[in-house]
Order: sequence, then structure tokens, then C-alpha cells
Amino acid sequence: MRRDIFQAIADPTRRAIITLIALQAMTPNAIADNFNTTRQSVSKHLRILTECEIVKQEQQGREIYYSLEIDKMKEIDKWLNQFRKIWETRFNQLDDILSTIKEQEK
Amino acid sequence: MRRDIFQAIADPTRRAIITLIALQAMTPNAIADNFNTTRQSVSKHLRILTECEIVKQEQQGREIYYSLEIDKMKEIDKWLNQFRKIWETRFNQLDDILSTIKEQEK
DNA sequence: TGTATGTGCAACTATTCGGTTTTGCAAATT
DNA sequence: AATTTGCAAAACCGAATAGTTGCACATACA
Repeated sequence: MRRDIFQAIADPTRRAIITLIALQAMTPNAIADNFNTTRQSVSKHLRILTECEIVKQEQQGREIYYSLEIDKMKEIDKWLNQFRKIWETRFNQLDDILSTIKEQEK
Repeated sequence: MRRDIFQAIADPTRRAIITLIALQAMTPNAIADNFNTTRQSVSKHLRILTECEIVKQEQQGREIYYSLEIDKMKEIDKWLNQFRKIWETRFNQLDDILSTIKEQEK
């Protein structure tokens, strides 16, 4: 079973859950209230997110609060870095072209 | 059939293809040479990437060169922005705590 | 013109995925 | 003690996915 952060964020419901609990911890029921699906389904998503360590649990009585492991999000950012270099270069190249045109206009 | 960039990058082979063609356009055969899979399989991934507009084709004789639409990668970056704000805040909070400790030490 | 090459597409298979239903357990409430 | 509430886990199902094999088609080259 593949279980990495990229597979975790592939599902739109899971992305929504991540956004939802980014700022405050929530229980499965509270999370499920925000979606058109059952709590069990949300629970399954939470399990996947937990396995990927994107989410951490905190038991409080019979309730379990789920919150985001924000640092995990940085892994995506890290992967994006290789492309960031490219698109910044492209942007600078465009910038150079624009400067050249301006120079020629003078 | 879901077809968005997050689903596209969920597959490790597709991520590798994206990285591979990020800097230079390549033909399906050339791409497949880098993997332990058939050309047809790579072709299928390329079709998905094309449908998501992450990749563009350029026919040259009987060869088709595939290259990366780098701008599409920015969509992931855009989604990450909401979390970037949080982790920068956390970092600053940590920074504040550290400063406070230093202050107290004085 | 005949053959080799580069490619996409369709059919098929095994596996995975997302969701629902059911079950069971522990904590809270009565 | 009995009931309710919050939750996870298992069993099941239909749909999607990744990969393979086989085929068709166009371009290149002899």
C-alpha cells in the first residue's frame, strides 16, 4: 500500500480536511459535519492522513482531536523547489526580453 | 474521472516523468528508457498529464516531444500558500519565544 | 514498394480506492 | 446498571487505476 503525502493530498475530501484542521484541532464528527459524507468515511480519510503523519491525534475523554502536522506540508514545498528554480529563471528571461525591448525603444 | 494536478502528481512514475522533462522535451521512448516499465505504460501516464495540461506535445516527424507546462506547477504552490502563512507564523512565534528566553536571561 | 520505427489506443487483468453498513469498545450520562 | 455518545475497524461493493498485450497507423528509410 503506497502511503505518501502526494497520494494523501490527491483526494479532494482529504485536502479539505487538511485545510479545515489547519488552524484548529477538530473531532471526526465535527469534521464530518462539513462534508456530504458519513463520519466513517471521514474516519477512513483521517486514518490515511495519520499513517502519512500529516495529522496527529489527541485523545480527550472519549473524543479524539485531530490537528495538522504543518511541517509535513513543507515536503510538498520541498519537491516544488526544483520547479520553482525553473519558473523563476523563465520569469527573469522574460524580464530580460522586456528590458531589451525597452532599450531598443529608446 | 477525476483529472486534476493533485491526482496527476499522486503517482510516483508521473512525478518522475515531470522531473525528467522539466528541463528538456523528450519522446515517449526516451522517457520510458528511464523506467522499469513499458513504453505503453509511459504513454498512458503522458495522456493523463496531457489531459491535466501539465505537459504539452510537439510533433516532429514521427516523433512526439513532450515538455512540461511549468505554470501548472504553480497551482500546487498556490494551494500551499494557505499553509505557508501558518508555518511562517509558527516560526515567528518560535522566534518570539526564543527572544523572550534571551531577554529573561539578561 | 516493402520494412523498420515511433507512437497512440483499445481490451483485459489485478489491485487499489472511496464509500456504506455493521460491529464492538470505551467514556459519559441517566 | 442501563443507555447514549464518539470512535475505530472490519466486511463488503462498485468504480477507478496502473500495467500488460496486441493492434493500427503514420513517418522514415532501404
